[in-house]
Amino acid sequence: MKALPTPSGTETGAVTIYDVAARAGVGIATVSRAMRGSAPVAEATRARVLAAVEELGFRPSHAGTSLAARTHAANGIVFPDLSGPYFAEVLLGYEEAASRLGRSVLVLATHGRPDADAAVRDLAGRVDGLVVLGRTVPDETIAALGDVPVVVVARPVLAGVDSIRADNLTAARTLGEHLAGHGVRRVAFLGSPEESPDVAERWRGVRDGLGAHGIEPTVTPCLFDEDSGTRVAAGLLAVRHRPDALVCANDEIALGAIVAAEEIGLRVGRDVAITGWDDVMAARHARPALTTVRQPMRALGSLAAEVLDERITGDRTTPRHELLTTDLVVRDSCGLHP
Amino acid sequence: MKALPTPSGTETGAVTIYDVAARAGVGIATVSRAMRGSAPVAEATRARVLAAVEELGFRPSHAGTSLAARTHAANGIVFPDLSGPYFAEVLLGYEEAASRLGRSVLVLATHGRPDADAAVRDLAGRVDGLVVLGRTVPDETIAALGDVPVVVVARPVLAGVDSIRADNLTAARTLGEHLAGHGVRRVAFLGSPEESPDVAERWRGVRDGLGAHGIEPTVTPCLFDEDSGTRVAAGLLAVRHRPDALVCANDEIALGAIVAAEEIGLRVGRDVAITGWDDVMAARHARPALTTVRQPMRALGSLAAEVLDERITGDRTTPRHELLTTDLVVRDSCGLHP
DNA sequence: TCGCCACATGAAAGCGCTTCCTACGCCGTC
DNA sequence: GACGGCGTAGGAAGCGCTTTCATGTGGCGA
Repeated sequence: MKALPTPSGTETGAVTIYDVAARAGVGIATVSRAMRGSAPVAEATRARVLAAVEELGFRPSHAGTSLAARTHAANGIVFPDLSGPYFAEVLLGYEEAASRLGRSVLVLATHGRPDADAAVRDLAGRVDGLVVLGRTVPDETIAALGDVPVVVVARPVLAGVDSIRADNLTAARTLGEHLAGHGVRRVAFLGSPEESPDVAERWRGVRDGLGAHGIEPTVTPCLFDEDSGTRVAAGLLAVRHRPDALVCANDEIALGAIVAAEEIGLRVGRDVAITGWDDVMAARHARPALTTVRQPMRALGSLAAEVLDERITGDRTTPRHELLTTDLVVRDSCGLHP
Repeated sequence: MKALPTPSGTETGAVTIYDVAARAGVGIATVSRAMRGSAPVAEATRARVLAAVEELGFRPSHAGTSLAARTHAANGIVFPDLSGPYFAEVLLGYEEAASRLGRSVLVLATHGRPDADAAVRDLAGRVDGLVVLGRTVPDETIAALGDVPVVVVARPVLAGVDSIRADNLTAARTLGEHLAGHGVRRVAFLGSPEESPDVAERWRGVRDGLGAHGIEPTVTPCLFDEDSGTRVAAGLLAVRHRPDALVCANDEIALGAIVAAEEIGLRVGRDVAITGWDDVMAARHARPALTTVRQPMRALGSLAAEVLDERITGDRTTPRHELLTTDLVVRDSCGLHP
């Protein structure tokens, strides 16, 4: 609104490449070349052009550029949801890496909205490539994106599509065996495996790990938030032969479960073991501190950006599949240490 | 890579408005009108066009559209950083509201990078409006954005620019008075007021509230993460006449401070009061639970998107300044309740 | 001294869309 | 029966940029 924007003074709209060309006394092609370095320009001319750019405060219009150059210099990322530390961290890593690679980031949270499909397709139309997390849209939608490079994160491998995942299976097995070592007998898994491929893997791993010790866990569906954790755990713990271990699909559920256990007078880590997944900040501050599994969330995001970039630049044409390691973090909520 | 993308089969690139026009046997102008409803089109023609659109899987190119219509259908949001629950929640609210309003969201984290200025200007060139959080870029940068609508969040009011803030001052005063009621005498504020306008307000409010009871707090600079909180608090608590209350600029610092206090055998809530700000998840799970101030983070984000939209659509031309209320959440870390 | 070549540059053709302006039917009316 | 008006649709001109193609200039070798 102030007079600041256009040093030239009178202009209303933005300054275009024509203004710069006129000012520098050259053609628009030369301005373009001087700025992008796409072809040689005499040193004196380049200096003149850059001076004009500076004086006029010229910023090339992105719409014009992407139309002509058929590129967007932007990446997309699709989340099922944006709440919780997990997604924030992944986004953080992604944004950091993408902007280091000179790309803007467009975020989209499908959040269970019915038109998620259309939203993703729309997004695909304004980026050079995109990352899709977990169960946001069906495989068909991804396949139908056509020639826009896609990297899936925390989702099963899809033919021809790059993927990046954390190794849920191994850590889950280790967790199951660790719990068996604590002498638990009746184990309940809280979470909905069918809601997320990641959770399905965790469930499978835990079952394997416990199964090796003759323990057969049960699964109880549960939304991935604290309140649901409290509610579901309360129901589970209220019965006569209650479980002596609650393996939760994420930390939020586990933290909620701890509340439920304490409410009915159970000592977490003694009367009942409770474990989470993700190692969010609250996990280590809770008392008893939560036994959980740490996954490299930020690395998941930054690696996704890098893998995607290879596709966009065409540096690589064969699919790449990465499996990042996770760590079991043993604290007090799973039982007293020997 | 598969044959899925273009039902027409042979096409390599994307299908354009010309393809649709040819298929429907109309001109491109009619296709545009039929799709956007910008002018009346005979019902039969419209049906024919829409059928062609459907069959060809036509998606208008965003670059073409924004170039011709001089609009981007996208909003930007600039964060100083993306870590921590605060920003994630704000983004969540923003994305939700923006996409409800039919706009994509571009995120940018300046993260102390030296070219933040250029990055913000670049961002401004690809959106219809943007939100700037806290101390990411100087006022001049915002002013120089010219005619791109801007809404600042958690930042002092700027002439002619819409703003949305949480009421730090009132809650901070209340917090100061509450602590005074607990009988504290030596109060240290942990955080760097000069780093963030929000924090400066919190510091001012706390000082006011305590000052009313004859207590003069001191301020100790501190980065806004747990480790810094632990380190700074450890230093503060190690001296002979240690503070009996640590007022922390955010929950991360406070949680870190609790660790430091417990490490040297102090009982938080008895020997030393510790308070935070934000009410993150870990605050209520920590033991003792953290006394803190809850701010409507998600509302901050969604309101920003709405206020921005009013500017973009031109529904409003006078600045709007919103101050959202915050709540003191008293738990155990600030002292035993009478 | 003449001719050729490399280099630097400008003109112009799009990129895919929106929209103004014009043209064409068809209807109702005098 | 001819004319004006309205509803509908097409042509074409941009939007701001990149890039191809053609042109002009100077320098060099012969």
